Amino acid sequence: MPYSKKHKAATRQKILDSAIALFSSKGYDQVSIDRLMQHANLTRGAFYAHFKNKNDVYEEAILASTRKSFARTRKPPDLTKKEWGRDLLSAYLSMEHVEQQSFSCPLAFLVSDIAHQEPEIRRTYTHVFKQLSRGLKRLSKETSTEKPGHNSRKQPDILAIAALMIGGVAIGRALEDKELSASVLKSCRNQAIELLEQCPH
Amino acid sequence: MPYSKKHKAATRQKILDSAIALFSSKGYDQVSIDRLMQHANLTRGAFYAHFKNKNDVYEEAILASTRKSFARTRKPPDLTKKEWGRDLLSAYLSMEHVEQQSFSCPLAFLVSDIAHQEPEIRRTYTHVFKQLSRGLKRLSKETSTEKPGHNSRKQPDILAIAALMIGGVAIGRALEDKELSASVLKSCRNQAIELLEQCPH
DNA sequence: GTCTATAGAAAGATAGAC
DNA sequence: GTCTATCTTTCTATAGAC
Repeated sequence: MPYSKKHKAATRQKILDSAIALFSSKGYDQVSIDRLMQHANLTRGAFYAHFKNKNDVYEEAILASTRKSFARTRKPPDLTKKEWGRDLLSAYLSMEHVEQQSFSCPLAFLVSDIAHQEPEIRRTYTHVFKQLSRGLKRLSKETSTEKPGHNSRKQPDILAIAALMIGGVAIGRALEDKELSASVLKSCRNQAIELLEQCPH
Repeated sequence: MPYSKKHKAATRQKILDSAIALFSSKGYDQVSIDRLMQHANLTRGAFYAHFKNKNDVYEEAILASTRKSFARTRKPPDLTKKEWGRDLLSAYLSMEHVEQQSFSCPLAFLVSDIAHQEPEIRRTYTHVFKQLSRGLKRLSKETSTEKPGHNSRKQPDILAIAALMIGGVAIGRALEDKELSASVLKSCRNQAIELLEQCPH
Protein backbone atom coordinates (compact mmCIF):
# COMPACT_ATOMS: atom_id res chain seq x y z
CA MET A 1 0.00 0.00 0.00
CA PRO A 2 1.94 3.02 -1.26
CA TYR A 3 -0.28 5.61 0.42
CA SER A 4 -0.94 5.44 4.15
CA LYS A 5 -4.11 6.54 5.89
CA LYS A 6 -2.15 9.35 7.42
CA HIS A 7 -1.06 10.55 4.04
CA LYS A 8 -4.62 10.59 2.78
CA ALA A 9 -5.82 12.54 5.81
CA ALA A 10 -2.99 15.02 5.37
CA THR A 11 -3.79 15.51 1.70
CA ARG A 12 -7.44 16.00 2.52
CA GLN A 13 -6.51 18.64 5.07
CA LYS A 14 -4.27 20.37 2.53
CA ILE A 15 -7.21 20.57 0.13
CA LEU A 16 -9.47 21.86 2.91
CA ASP A 17 -6.97 24.57 3.83
CA SER A 18 -6.89 25.70 0.22
CA ALA A 19 -10.68 25.57 0.11
CA ILE A 20 -11.00 27.79 3.18
CA ALA A 21 -8.60 30.35 1.77
CA LEU A 22 -10.04 30.40 -1.74
CA PHE A 23 -13.76 30.15 -1.05
CA SER A 24 -13.51 32.82 1.63
CA SER A 25 -11.82 35.29 -0.64
CA LYS A 26 -13.53 34.47 -3.95
CA GLY A 27 -16.82 32.72 -3.17
CA TYR A 28 -18.27 29.46 -4.40
CA ASP A 29 -18.52 30.07 -8.13
CA GLN A 30 -15.26 31.84 -8.70
CA VAL A 31 -13.25 28.91 -7.35
CA SER A 32 -12.95 26.02 -9.78
CA ILE A 33 -11.92 22.57 -8.69
CA ASP A 34 -8.94 22.96 -10.97
CA ARG A 35 -7.70 26.11 -9.25
CA LEU A 36 -8.48 24.68 -5.85
CA MET A 37 -6.33 21.64 -6.51
CA GLN A 38 -3.55 23.70 -8.07
CA HIS A 39 -3.48 25.80 -4.90
CA ALA A 40 -3.04 22.56 -2.94
CA ASN A 41 -0.26 21.44 -5.35
CA LEU A 42 -2.34 18.64 -6.82
CA THR A 43 -4.27 18.05 -10.01
CA ARG A 44 -7.99 17.90 -10.84
CA GLY A 45 -8.27 14.15 -10.89
CA ALA A 46 -7.13 13.65 -7.30
CA PHE A 47 -9.99 15.73 -5.99
CA TYR A 48 -12.63 13.03 -6.29
CA ALA A 49 -10.70 10.62 -4.07
CA HIS A 50 -11.41 13.01 -1.19
CA PHE A 51 -14.71 14.72 -1.86
CA LYS A 52 -17.92 13.73 -3.58
CA ASN A 53 -18.28 16.98 -5.51
CA LYS A 54 -17.86 20.74 -5.24
CA ASN A 55 -20.81 21.20 -2.88
CA ASP A 56 -19.25 18.64 -0.57
CA VAL A 57 -15.90 20.39 -0.25
CA TYR A 58 -17.65 23.74 0.20
CA GLU A 59 -19.63 22.39 3.12
CA GLU A 60 -16.59 20.76 4.69
CA ALA A 61 -14.62 23.98 4.26
CA ILE A 62 -17.29 25.91 6.15
CA LEU A 63 -17.08 23.47 9.04
CA ALA A 64 -13.27 23.29 9.02
CA SER A 65 -13.03 27.07 8.88
CA THR A 66 -15.31 27.29 11.90
CA ARG A 67 -13.16 24.87 13.84
CA LYS A 68 -10.16 27.05 13.04
CA SER A 69 -11.72 30.23 14.39
CA PHE A 70 -14.06 31.08 17.21
CA ALA A 71 -15.27 27.58 17.95
CA ARG A 72 -12.23 26.34 19.76
CA THR A 73 -11.12 29.34 21.83
CA ARG A 74 -10.84 29.03 25.59
CA LYS A 75 -10.44 31.83 28.08
CA PRO A 76 -6.79 32.45 29.01
CA PRO A 77 -6.44 32.35 32.80
CA ASP A 78 -4.79 35.76 33.04
CA LEU A 79 -7.81 37.59 31.63
CA THR A 80 -11.03 38.48 33.40
CA LYS A 81 -14.13 37.19 31.68
CA LYS A 82 -15.07 40.72 30.69
CA GLU A 83 -11.67 41.39 29.14
CA TRP A 84 -11.89 38.12 27.28
CA GLY A 85 -15.27 39.05 25.80
CA ARG A 86 -13.88 42.37 24.61
CA ASP A 87 -10.84 40.66 23.13
CA LEU A 88 -12.94 38.18 21.18
CA LEU A 89 -15.22 40.84 19.74
CA SER A 90 -12.24 43.05 18.94
CA ALA A 91 -10.46 40.23 17.13
CA TYR A 92 -13.59 39.36 15.18
CA LEU A 93 -14.37 42.95 14.19
CA SER A 94 -10.80 43.76 13.20
CA MET A 95 -9.10 44.74 9.95
CA GLU A 96 -6.92 41.63 10.28
CA HIS A 97 -10.01 39.47 10.11
CA VAL A 98 -11.41 41.43 7.16
CA GLU A 99 -8.13 41.03 5.34
CA GLN A 100 -8.01 37.33 6.17
CA GLN A 101 -4.71 37.65 8.01
CA SER A 102 -5.85 35.95 11.20
CA PHE A 103 -8.78 33.66 10.40
CA SER A 104 -11.88 33.91 8.25
CA CYS A 105 -15.32 33.33 9.63
CA PRO A 106 -17.54 31.77 6.96
CA LEU A 107 -20.61 33.35 8.55
CA ALA A 108 -19.35 36.77 7.50
CA PHE A 109 -17.26 35.96 4.44
CA LEU A 110 -19.90 33.85 2.73
CA VAL A 111 -23.18 35.20 4.02
CA SER A 112 -24.79 36.20 0.71
CA ASP A 113 -22.89 33.49 -1.14
CA ILE A 114 -24.70 30.96 1.05
CA ALA A 115 -28.10 32.50 0.47
CA HIS A 116 -27.80 31.45 -3.18
CA GLN A 117 -26.89 27.84 -2.45
CA GLU A 118 -28.86 24.67 -1.93
CA PRO A 119 -30.66 23.83 1.35
CA GLU A 120 -27.97 21.33 2.38
CA ILE A 121 -25.34 24.07 2.47
CA ARG A 122 -27.69 26.54 4.09
CA ARG A 123 -28.32 23.99 6.83
CA THR A 124 -24.59 23.82 7.48
CA TYR A 125 -24.46 27.61 7.68
CA THR A 126 -27.41 27.61 10.08
CA HIS A 127 -25.62 25.08 12.25
CA VAL A 128 -22.53 27.28 12.47
CA PHE A 129 -24.63 30.36 13.17
CA LYS A 130 -26.25 28.57 16.09
CA GLN A 131 -22.79 27.70 17.40
CA LEU A 132 -21.83 31.37 17.37
CA SER A 133 -25.07 32.31 19.10
CA ARG A 134 -24.52 29.77 21.83
CA GLY A 135 -20.95 31.02 22.27
CA LEU A 136 -22.14 34.60 22.62
CA LYS A 137 -24.81 33.54 25.08
CA ARG A 138 -22.21 31.87 27.29
CA LEU A 139 -20.03 34.93 26.96
CA SER A 140 -22.82 37.30 27.95
CA LYS A 141 -23.54 35.33 31.10
CA GLU A 142 -19.93 35.78 32.03
CA THR A 143 -19.33 39.40 31.07
CA SER A 144 -22.59 41.20 31.75
CA THR A 145 -22.26 43.95 34.34
CA GLU A 146 -25.88 45.03 34.15
CA LYS A 147 -28.07 44.30 37.13
CA PRO A 148 -31.35 42.71 36.09
CA GLY A 149 -34.46 44.70 36.92
CA HIS A 150 -32.50 47.92 37.38
CA ASN A 151 -32.60 49.00 33.78
CA SER A 152 -35.43 50.73 32.02
CA ARG A 153 -34.08 49.97 28.54
CA LYS A 154 -34.97 46.86 26.65
CA GLN A 155 -32.44 44.07 27.04
CA PRO A 156 -30.41 43.62 23.89
CA ASP A 157 -30.65 40.28 22.20
CA ILE A 158 -27.74 37.98 21.40
CA LEU A 159 -28.96 37.62 17.82
CA ALA A 160 -28.57 41.34 17.20
CA ILE A 161 -24.99 41.15 18.43
CA ALA A 162 -24.33 38.28 16.04
CA ALA A 163 -25.81 40.33 13.18
CA LEU A 164 -23.64 43.27 14.16
CA MET A 165 -20.51 41.11 14.07
CA ILE A 166 -21.30 39.35 10.83
CA GLY A 167 -22.65 42.47 9.16
CA GLY A 168 -19.68 44.56 10.20
CA VAL A 169 -17.10 42.16 8.81
CA ALA A 170 -19.08 41.45 5.65
CA ILE A 171 -19.51 45.16 4.91
CA GLY A 172 -15.90 45.84 5.80
CA ARG A 173 -14.91 43.41 3.07
CA ALA A 174 -17.30 44.78 0.47
CA LEU A 175 -16.41 48.45 0.80
CA GLU A 176 -13.76 49.84 -1.48
CA ASP A 177 -12.88 52.69 0.89
CA LYS A 178 -10.48 51.32 3.49
CA GLU A 179 -10.95 54.21 5.88
CA LEU A 180 -14.70 53.72 5.83
CA SER A 181 -14.22 49.99 6.42
CA ALA A 182 -12.17 50.80 9.50
CA SER A 183 -14.89 53.16 10.73
CA VAL A 184 -17.58 50.53 10.27
CA LEU A 185 -15.50 47.99 12.18
CA LYS A 186 -14.81 50.42 15.00
CA SER A 187 -18.43 51.43 15.30
CA CYS A 188 -19.62 47.81 15.33
CA ARG A 189 -16.90 46.80 17.79
CA ASN A 190 -17.86 49.49 20.30
CA GLN A 191 -21.55 48.81 19.92
CA ALA A 192 -21.22 45.04 20.13
CA ILE A 193 -19.14 45.24 23.29
CA GLU A 194 -21.61 47.58 24.89
CA LEU A 195 -24.58 45.40 23.97
CA LEU A 196 -22.86 42.25 25.22
CA GLU A 197 -22.23 43.80 28.59
CA GLN A 198 -25.86 44.93 28.80
CA CYS A 199 -27.24 41.48 28.16
CA PRO A 200 -29.46 39.70 30.68
CA HIS A 201 -27.87 36.94 32.72
CA MET B 1 -36.11 54.27 -37.73
CA PRO B 2 -38.08 51.22 -36.65
CA TYR B 3 -37.19 51.49 -32.96
CA SER B 4 -37.85 54.72 -31.06
CA LYS B 5 -35.70 56.08 -28.27
CA LYS B 6 -38.56 55.37 -25.90
CA HIS B 7 -38.65 51.76 -26.94
CA LYS B 8 -34.95 51.36 -26.31
CA ALA B 9 -35.20 52.94 -22.87
CA ALA B 10 -38.13 50.67 -22.04
CA THR B 11 -36.23 47.58 -23.15
CA ARG B 12 -33.23 48.63 -21.13
CA GLN B 13 -35.43 49.06 -18.08
CA LYS B 14 -36.96 45.63 -18.65
CA ILE B 15 -33.48 44.10 -18.66
CA LEU B 16 -32.57 46.06 -15.53
CA ASP B 17 -35.68 44.81 -13.74
CA SER B 18 -34.74 41.24 -14.59
CA ALA B 19 -31.18 41.94 -13.49
CA ILE B 20 -32.32 43.21 -10.09
CA ALA B 21 -34.54 40.20 -9.52
CA LEU B 22 -32.04 37.60 -10.67
CA PHE B 23 -28.78 38.99 -9.31
CA SER B 24 -30.42 39.59 -5.93
CA SER B 25 -31.65 36.06 -5.62
CA LYS B 26 -28.80 34.17 -7.30
CA GLY B 27 -25.73 36.42 -7.21
CA TYR B 28 -23.38 37.50 -9.95
CA ASP B 29 -21.98 34.20 -11.17
CA GLN B 30 -25.13 32.14 -11.12
CA VAL B 31 -26.90 34.50 -13.52
CA SER B 32 -25.83 34.10 -17.13
CA ILE B 33 -26.54 36.73 -19.74
CA ASP B 34 -28.59 34.11 -21.53
CA ARG B 35 -30.89 33.52 -18.56
CA LEU B 36 -31.05 37.21 -17.81
CA MET B 37 -32.27 37.98 -21.32
CA GLN B 38 -34.69 35.06 -21.35
CA HIS B 39 -36.20 36.44 -18.14
CA ALA B 40 -36.67 39.73 -19.96
CA ASN B 41 -38.21 37.94 -22.96
CA LEU B 42 -35.29 38.70 -25.23
CA THR B 43 -32.32 36.79 -26.61
CA ARG B 44 -28.60 36.88 -25.86
CA GLY B 45 -27.64 38.99 -28.83
CA ALA B 46 -29.80 41.96 -27.89
CA PHE B 47 -27.97 42.40 -24.61
CA TYR B 48 -24.95 44.16 -26.07
CA ALA B 49 -27.04 46.94 -27.58
CA HIS B 50 -27.79 48.05 -24.00
CA PHE B 51 -24.82 47.16 -21.85
CA LYS B 52 -21.09 46.91 -22.39
CA ASN B 53 -20.73 43.58 -20.58
CA LYS B 54 -21.87 41.63 -17.54
CA ASN B 55 -20.03 43.83 -15.05
CA ASP B 56 -21.76 46.83 -16.54
CA VAL B 57 -25.29 45.50 -16.09
CA TYR B 58 -24.45 44.32 -12.58
CA GLU B 59 -23.36 47.78 -11.59
CA GLU B 60 -26.39 49.41 -13.17
CA ALA B 61 -28.65 46.90 -11.44
CA ILE B 62 -27.19 47.85 -8.07
CA LEU B 63 -27.91 51.51 -8.73
CA ALA B 64 -31.38 50.88 -10.17
CA SER B 65 -32.26 48.61 -7.26
CA THR B 66 -31.22 51.34 -4.86
CA ARG B 67 -33.42 53.89 -6.61
CA LYS B 68 -36.32 51.46 -6.24
CA SER B 69 -35.92 51.03 -2.50
CA PHE B 70 -34.88 53.29 0.33
CA ALA B 71 -33.35 56.05 -1.73
CA ARG B 72 -36.56 57.62 -2.90
CA THR B 73 -38.83 57.43 0.15
CA ARG B 74 -40.32 60.61 1.59
CA LYS B 75 -42.05 60.98 4.92
CA PRO B 76 -45.85 60.69 4.63
CA PRO B 77 -47.46 63.77 6.25
CA ASP B 78 -49.69 61.73 8.57
CA LEU B 79 -46.76 60.13 10.40
CA THR B 80 -44.57 61.66 13.07
CA LYS B 81 -40.89 61.54 12.28
CA LYS B 82 -40.34 58.96 14.95
CA GLU B 83 -43.08 56.70 13.57
CA TRP B 84 -41.62 57.09 10.13
CA GLY B 85 -38.19 56.00 11.32
CA ARG B 86 -39.66 52.92 12.95
CA ASP B 87 -41.64 52.10 9.81
CA LEU B 88 -38.59 52.33 7.59
CA LEU B 89 -36.48 50.10 9.82
CA SER B 90 -39.36 47.64 10.20
CA ALA B 91 -39.87 47.44 6.46
CA TYR B 92 -36.16 46.93 5.88
CA LEU B 93 -35.78 44.28 8.57
CA SER B 94 -38.88 42.35 7.52
CA MET B 95 -39.51 38.85 6.18
CA GLU B 96 -41.06 40.46 3.07
CA HIS B 97 -37.75 42.11 2.32
CA VAL B 98 -35.82 38.90 2.96
CA GLU B 99 -38.16 37.03 0.63
CA GLN B 100 -37.86 39.75 -1.99
CA GLN B 101 -41.58 40.45 -1.97
CA SER B 102 -41.30 44.17 -1.41
CA PHE B 103 -37.92 45.35 -2.66
CA SER B 104 -34.37 44.05 -2.44
CA CYS B 105 -31.56 46.14 -1.09
CA PRO B 106 -28.32 45.27 -2.87
CA LEU B 107 -26.32 46.23 0.21
CA ALA B 108 -27.77 43.23 2.05
CA PHE B 109 -28.50 40.83 -0.79
CA LEU B 110 -25.09 41.12 -2.42
CA VAL B 111 -22.73 42.01 0.41
CA SER B 112 -20.32 39.08 0.16
CA ASP B 113 -20.96 38.73 -3.55
CA ILE B 114 -19.57 42.26 -3.93
CA ALA B 115 -16.51 41.56 -1.81
CA HIS B 116 -15.34 39.15 -4.53
CA GLN B 117 -15.79 41.60 -7.40
CA GLU B 118 -13.56 44.15 -9.06
CA PRO B 119 -12.85 47.58 -7.53
CA GLU B 120 -15.22 49.33 -9.97
CA ILE B 121 -18.19 47.38 -8.61
CA ARG B 122 -17.03 47.74 -5.03
CA ARG B 123 -16.89 51.50 -5.56
CA THR B 124 -20.51 51.44 -6.65
CA TYR B 125 -21.40 49.45 -3.53
CA THR B 126 -19.50 51.94 -1.38
CA HIS B 127 -21.41 54.78 -3.00
CA VAL B 128 -24.75 53.15 -2.15
CA PHE B 129 -23.62 52.39 1.38
CA LYS B 130 -22.79 56.05 1.88
CA GLN B 131 -26.26 56.95 0.64
CA LEU B 132 -27.81 54.69 3.27
CA SER B 133 -25.60 56.15 5.98
CA ARG B 134 -26.57 59.70 5.04
CA GLY B 135 -30.23 58.69 5.04
CA LEU B 136 -29.92 57.18 8.50
CA LYS B 137 -28.11 60.26 9.74
CA ARG B 138 -30.94 62.50 8.57
CA LEU B 139 -33.41 60.11 10.15
CA SER B 140 -31.62 60.10 13.49
CA LYS B 141 -31.66 63.88 13.65
CA GLU B 142 -35.39 63.71 13.26
CA THR B 143 -36.28 60.80 15.53
CA SER B 144 -33.83 60.91 18.40
CA THR B 145 -35.51 61.43 21.76
CA GLU B 146 -32.30 61.32 23.77
CA LYS B 147 -31.18 64.58 25.35
CA PRO B 148 -27.49 65.20 24.71
CA GLY B 149 -25.35 65.30 27.82
CA HIS B 150 -27.91 63.51 29.95
CA ASN B 151 -26.76 60.04 29.10
CA SER B 152 -23.90 58.15 30.63
CA ARG B 153 -23.80 55.52 27.85
CA LYS B 154 -21.77 55.93 24.73
CA GLN B 155 -23.72 57.35 21.82
CA PRO B 156 -24.43 54.67 19.22
CA ASP B 157 -23.00 55.23 15.79
CA ILE B 158 -24.97 55.35 12.57
CA LEU B 159 -22.55 52.89 10.97
CA ALA B 160 -23.39 50.22 13.54
CA ILE B 161 -27.08 50.67 12.75
CA ALA B 162 -26.34 50.21 9.06
CA ALA B 163 -24.40 47.03 9.84
CA LEU B 164 -27.26 45.78 11.96
CA MET B 165 -29.73 46.33 9.11
CA ILE B 166 -27.56 44.84 6.39
CA GLY B 167 -26.33 42.00 8.57
CA GLY B 168 -29.81 41.13 9.76
CA VAL B 169 -31.27 40.88 6.27
CA ALA B 170 -28.24 39.07 4.83
CA ILE B 171 -28.28 36.48 7.63
CA GLY B 172 -32.05 36.16 7.38
CA ARG B 173 -31.57 35.12 3.78
CA ALA B 174 -28.75 32.70 4.43
CA LEU B 175 -30.36 30.74 7.26
CA GLU B 176 -32.28 27.64 6.37
CA ASP B 177 -34.43 27.79 9.53
CA LYS B 178 -37.26 30.21 8.85
CA GLU B 179 -38.18 30.62 12.49
CA LEU B 180 -34.62 31.54 13.35
CA SER B 181 -34.57 34.02 10.45
CA ALA B 182 -37.66 35.68 11.90
CA SER B 183 -36.01 35.85 15.33
CA VAL B 184 -32.89 37.46 13.88
CA LEU B 185 -34.99 40.03 12.05
CA LYS B 186 -37.03 40.83 15.13
CA SER B 187 -33.98 41.17 17.33
CA CYS B 188 -32.22 43.44 14.82
CA ARG B 189 -35.36 45.48 14.27
CA ASN B 190 -35.84 46.19 17.97
CA GLN B 191 -32.18 46.93 18.50
CA ALA B 192 -31.85 49.15 15.43
CA ILE B 193 -34.90 51.20 16.41
CA GLU B 194 -33.58 51.67 19.91
CA LEU B 195 -30.14 52.68 18.72
CA LEU B 196 -31.56 55.12 16.18
CA GLU B 197 -33.56 56.86 18.86
CA GLN B 198 -30.52 57.08 21.12
CA CYS B 199 -28.36 58.73 18.48
CA PRO B 200 -26.85 62.17 19.03
CA HIS B 201 -28.53 65.07 17.25
C1' DG C 1 -32.62 46.84 -32.12
C1' DT C 2 -33.21 42.20 -32.22
C1' DC C 3 -32.49 37.88 -33.97
C1' DT C 4 -29.71 33.21 -34.99
C1' DA C 5 -25.33 31.10 -35.32
C1' DT C 6 -21.02 30.36 -33.66
C1' DA C 7 -16.32 31.05 -32.01
C1' DG C 8 -13.44 30.21 -28.09
C1' DA C 9 -12.64 29.49 -23.28
C1' DA C 10 -13.64 27.28 -19.02
C1' DA C 11 -16.27 24.58 -16.07
C1' DG C 12 -17.73 19.77 -13.42
C1' DA C 13 -17.09 15.25 -13.57
C1' DT C 14 -15.38 10.58 -15.27
C1' DA C 15 -12.05 6.89 -17.31
C1' DG C 16 -8.03 4.53 -17.25
C1' DA C 17 -2.88 4.28 -16.72
C1' DC C 18 0.52 3.96 -13.07
C1' DG D 1 -3.97 8.07 -4.43
C1' DT D 2 -2.60 10.67 -8.08
C1' DC D 3 -1.90 11.52 -12.67
C1' DT D 4 -3.32 12.78 -17.80
C1' DA D 5 -6.87 12.73 -21.18
C1' DT D 6 -11.42 13.55 -22.41
C1' DC D 7 -16.60 13.97 -22.51
C1' DT D 8 -20.19 17.23 -22.07
C1' DT D 9 -22.14 21.36 -20.77
C1' DT D 10 -22.21 26.12 -20.16
C1' DC D 11 -20.51 30.52 -20.46
C1' DT D 12 -19.06 35.45 -22.57
C1' DA D 13 -18.79 37.77 -26.48
C1' DT D 14 -18.94 38.59 -31.52
C1' DA D 15 -20.64 38.32 -36.55
C1' DG D 16 -23.97 38.97 -39.77
C1' DA D 17 -28.92 38.64 -41.42
C1' DC D 18 -33.22 41.24 -41.10
